[in-house]
This record gives sequence, C-alpha cells and structure tokens, in this order.
Amino acid sequence: MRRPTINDVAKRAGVSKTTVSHVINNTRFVEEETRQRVLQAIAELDYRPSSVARSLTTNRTETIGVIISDASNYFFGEVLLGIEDVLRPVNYGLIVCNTAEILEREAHYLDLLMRQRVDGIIAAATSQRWGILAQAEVRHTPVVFMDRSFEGLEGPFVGVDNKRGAYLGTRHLIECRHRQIGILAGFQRLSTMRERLAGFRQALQEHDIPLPEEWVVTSPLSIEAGREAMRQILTLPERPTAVFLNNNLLSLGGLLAIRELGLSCPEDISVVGFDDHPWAAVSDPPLTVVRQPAQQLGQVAAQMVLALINGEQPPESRVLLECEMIVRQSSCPPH
Amino acid sequence: MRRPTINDVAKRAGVSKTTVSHVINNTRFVEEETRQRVLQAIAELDYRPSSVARSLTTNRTETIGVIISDASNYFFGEVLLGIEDVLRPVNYGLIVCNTAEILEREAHYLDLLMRQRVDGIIAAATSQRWGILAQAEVRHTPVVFMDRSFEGLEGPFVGVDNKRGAYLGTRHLIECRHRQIGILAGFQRLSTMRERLAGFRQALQEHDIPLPEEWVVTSPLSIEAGREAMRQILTLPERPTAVFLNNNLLSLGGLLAIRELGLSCPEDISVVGFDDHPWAAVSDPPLTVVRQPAQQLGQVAAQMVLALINGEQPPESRVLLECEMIVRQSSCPPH
DNA sequence: ACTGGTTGCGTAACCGGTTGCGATAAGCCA
DNA sequence: TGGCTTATCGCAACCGGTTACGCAACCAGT
Repeated sequence: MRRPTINDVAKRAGVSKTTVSHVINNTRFVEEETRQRVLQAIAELDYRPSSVARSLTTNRTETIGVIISDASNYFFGEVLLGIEDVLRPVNYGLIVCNTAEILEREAHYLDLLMRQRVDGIIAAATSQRWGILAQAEVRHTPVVFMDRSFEGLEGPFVGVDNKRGAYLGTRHLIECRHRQIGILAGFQRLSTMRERLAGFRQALQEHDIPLPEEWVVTSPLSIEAGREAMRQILTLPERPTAVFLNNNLLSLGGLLAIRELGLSCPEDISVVGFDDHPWAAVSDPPLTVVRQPAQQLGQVAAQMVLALINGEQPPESRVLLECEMIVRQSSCPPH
Repeated sequence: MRRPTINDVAKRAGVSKTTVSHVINNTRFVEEETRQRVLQAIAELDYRPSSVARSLTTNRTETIGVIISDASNYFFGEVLLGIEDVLRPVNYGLIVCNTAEILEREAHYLDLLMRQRVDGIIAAATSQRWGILAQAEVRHTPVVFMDRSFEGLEGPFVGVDNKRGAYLGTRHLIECRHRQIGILAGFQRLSTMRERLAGFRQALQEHDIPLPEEWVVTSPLSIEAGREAMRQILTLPERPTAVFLNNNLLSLGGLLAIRELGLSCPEDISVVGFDDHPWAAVSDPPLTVVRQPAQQLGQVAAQMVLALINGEQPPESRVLLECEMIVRQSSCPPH
C-alpha cells in the first residue's frame, strides 16, 4: 500500500491540494467545515506530509548537522543534549557526525551535510585548515563553531574560557604548595588544548615557578595515550609533585598510570583535571576538576545557529563561557 | 549567489541535465570527453547534488533515525559509534533523538523521523505501547528494535542477554560467599531492567538464597535515583552484604551513597554493576561489572536496518549478544 | 439590475533531481 | 546508396509538496 500523499488527502476530502496544504500549515483561511473534512481525511489516511517534498520548495530542511569528535565522550554527550534542548521545541532534527579527529572523516561528513542541505552546522572542527569548513559557510550554510577555534576564525563561535579555566586549576595546585607541576597537554592541534596549556603556563609564570619541558607531555586524546603520557612523566629521573590533566580522557588515563605505578594520589602525586565527569566524584581519589558547562555550550551553539538560519545576526557572535573549579581530593596533599 | 543546480552544471557543460545526472551516478555510459566537461563544470561551480531533490524521486533519503534515551550515557554513546561505523561507508546520515524516557518525546521524534522520511529507524524504545512504534513499521519504515524489547514484539531486534548477564554477576557475588544480596532494580518499565532482575532472582533461587522484597528497590534511571535507592537499602534495619546494580547510572549513585554513609566497599558492602564504564576501573573501589558489548550492539542494529532497507530479510531477526564478567575489586570482601 | 468588494478556494508553475523512451548521427554491410 | 546497428545523448514526465494568481459566488449598496 502506497504511502498517502497530499493528493490522496485532497481527493478524499474533496478539495484541492492547495487547500490541504493551507490547513496543514495554517497559511490562509479555510472554512471550518472544509478544514474539518481535511483533518479527518488526514487522520483516516494517517497522512504525514513529506518533509523532503516540502524542503524542495521551501529550501529548508529543518535539520541541522553537528560535527563532533566522539559521541562516547561525556563532554560531547552533554553538548548533544544541550543542542537538542533548543532544537526540539522548534521541530528541528539533528544529524550527528563523529570525526574521531580524522580529517578525512570531517570532510566526508561535511559533504554529507551539505548534500543533505541541512539548514545549519554546529562544528567542533578537528581540522585546522579552516578552509574546509569555510566552504559550508560561504556556500549557503551557516556554521557555528563550537568548543574549538583556530586562527583566522571570524565566524560565530561558542567556546569555553579554556585559558582561564586551566589557569584556575593550576593556581589551585600552586595554592596547595606544589612547586613542581607537569601537564598532560594532549593534542596540540586543537585550540582548546593549546589554550589550556597557555593558562597553565601563565599560572606558573605568575608565581615564578619554572617548568622543565619534559614535564609537558603531548599526546593524542585517549585514555591509553593519557596513561602512557603519565607513565612517561612519572618515570622521569626528577618528577613533578603535581600534574594538570588537560581533558577527561587524559585524566582517566593519568589516574590509571598512577595506580599502576603503585603511587598514591594525592600523597605522591596530585592531579587536577580539566572537564568534569560524573564518575570523577567516586574515583580514587575523587578528582578535583575544572568543570566546563557542556550542556550550556550546546544550547548556546544551537541558539546561535537558529538565529543565523532565520537571518538574524546573533546578538554576540563570539561567546566564551566560564569554567568553574570543583575541588575534591586529588589536588592537595595532606600536610 | 544562488546555490548551483544541476541545470547550471548542464548549461556550463553544454549538455542536458540528464547527462549530468548520469555522470554523477554512473548510471549509463557517457563519452569520456563529455564526462570530463561535466566533471569540470561540477568542480568549477562547486556543485553538490541536492539529496532532498534526489530523495523525492528515488524515495530514499539515505538517512536513518535512532531513538535512544540519553546521549550522555556512555552506553548509548558507544552504541552511536557502532551505528556510525556501518553507516559511514555507505554514505548514510544519522538523526539522533533523545527521549529521556519520556513517552511524549518518543512520539514527537517518531513523527519527526517519519516526516523526514528516514529510510529506517533504530529504536531503544521507552514506550511499552508498542503500537506507537509499530506505526512506523507498518507505515513503510523498517524499524529495528535495540536494547529494549517488550511483549508481543516480533520484529527485528538486537539486544543483550540481560538475564544471563545478571545471572553471572549475581552468581559471582554468591561465589564471594554473599548470602544477603539486594538489587537496585531500576526502571521496571524497561525490559532490560526486568530481565536483569529475573537473572538476579534465578541465581538466588538456584542457590536457595531467600530474597526479602525490601532488598529489591526500583527507581528511575539516574545517578540521583540510584543514590537514593542505595541509601534506602543500606538504612534498612537488616541490610544485605551485597547489592547488584542494574545499570551504570545506578552503579555510580550506589557508590556515592555507600561513600556518604561512611561504609566501605567491599568490606561492609559489596557490589557488582551491570554495564561497564571506563571510569569503573578507577573508582573506589574498582567496580566489578557485567560488560555489555555496546558498540557491537550498534553495529548489528545498523546492519539489520540496512538489510531491511535493501529488502533483504536479515539473516537473523532476533539477535542476543553475550555479556562478559569483568571482576575488579568491589565484589569480594576480604576473608 | 448593476457594480464593487469580499469570501473561499482552485489552477498551474515551480523546486531539483531521476528515468523511460526515443532521437540523431555515425558506422557497417550488401 | 539504402537500410540496419550501435553509440551517445536529449525530451519530458514525474516525485510531493508550496504559492502567486485568479476565479466564482455571494452580499451589500444604490
């Protein structure tokens, strides 16, 4: 049995499809009795208008695409929830694309989104070559950049004040009397990681604390890489008494390494992580973190992209959200 | 500047749009030289075919929808990655819908997906009233049910052997000499939760271990609810020596409650959780869990839905994946 | 009775692709 | 040279909606 079309509805209601369209969209007056006949026909046929046909003429798909690196990362999970919060009430759909920080995948999905004619894109871009995304912007699709930035980026952007966050976290370690502090700096291609490293450095400099470069360990963003990096830092001839962990995967990896090396935290080695996580409250020890408002990030990004779609200039085109310290027990060694 | 259409390409290449279409889709022979002209025109205009126009005639959107309860739950994050693994190579997009276990939201998104004319749906349904989803099935859209089942469900389904998994986890507790075992049974509307409870009960029965009903605490699925539930069980006049935790949120909540009550795990109270989590390895204590193959779940679901879309009957229409015990340190009290 | 305005709805073009059918031209053979 | 293949491509209808026009019927006013 064929899927019912607007013609089927029109025929059954004894009107033209114009009228059916108008009652569905409330787009011009239709006599009450006629309206009822149409509604009844719709109900009887269980007719649902085809968004694809509609999109063809309206030039809107009521869909937006989001490019992230890893849906299994709690941070992005929360971001997705935030985006949905604002998309759901306006009946928009969300196409989710995971790049795993692989450039080809980003290109692949970008192409997919453009062909699907999404109305807008929210992108936590892995690519530096901002050209690849600027395509979308120039080519008729508004893009809001989220979380990650890069030089030369001028378009709408929502992020977190990474530098300030890392600065706060590091300062906290310093206040705990640490003077030898290292960092798992993560994936330096990403602006977030660079900014956090910068905030870290700034805090040390302000307190005249030297930073041996072997205490700055870069790595990909994964638990395994964090583990390796922490292992590396802890087996140095001279090792720090505290380490800043640049994201939640590195935090977890770091904790694993500490544990495997038979060290105890915070006695032997203190840590502060960037990005909170529900389980961070029950880890051993409970992890002191810099929390970023992930869900809010998604909400703001979605609001911005909707504004762009509707042709409004968003009130602010660059938004920086604040981080917040959550002190638990991994950061201050007992006196 | 207007978005280029197939007509613009045709004009620039000096051919008909028929030919353009054919070179794009490789759907009939085109002389090499003509082909090159067309390709060049496409490149020069940066033309991307409109999936929406294409979908209108082909009746395929190359998009599938997935209905889950919570994208920020690690389990579903992994499921999403699994789905994408199989969708990416075939150029399908994925629309993600979070229901938060709210029936109205499920209905809302189902309607959205049908109007968007997705080619197929993967659903971890929160609704019992399978009617609501059967709609989609009957009405021209194949649905693969995932994770959660319900009575009367006959369609394609991929899940995990929850009963067996919970049975294994519980048996493990019994082998640790526990004889007083409770359970945070979670949200009993969901088949997964019911099956896990059943497996739990079976293990106890096989060992002739009685189960006071106040040791079976149901609750919504959230950290907070798990905490409350655990608190409730632990403040009973007579409390169990071990508790089975029916999912990862309950596990985390449970650990929080244990900690807050000043009890130590596994000495005072042992636990085994259902559903593994990266942080479970560094929790205090490291959590013994029943691991479910989340990513594989997503992969299989995606394969099944693709098969249905292509009109193939999937080899098996009901797949049950096995769980695996991961013994850490929360389950066996020291002798 | 004629006119002008209003009310309620239909006609048909259009959105950007796909595809069945057929047209044109070149090549081949007798 | 005419007829028959074969190679290469175009015409136009169609997918399922939206929307600019316009039309018929009705009413009121004179």
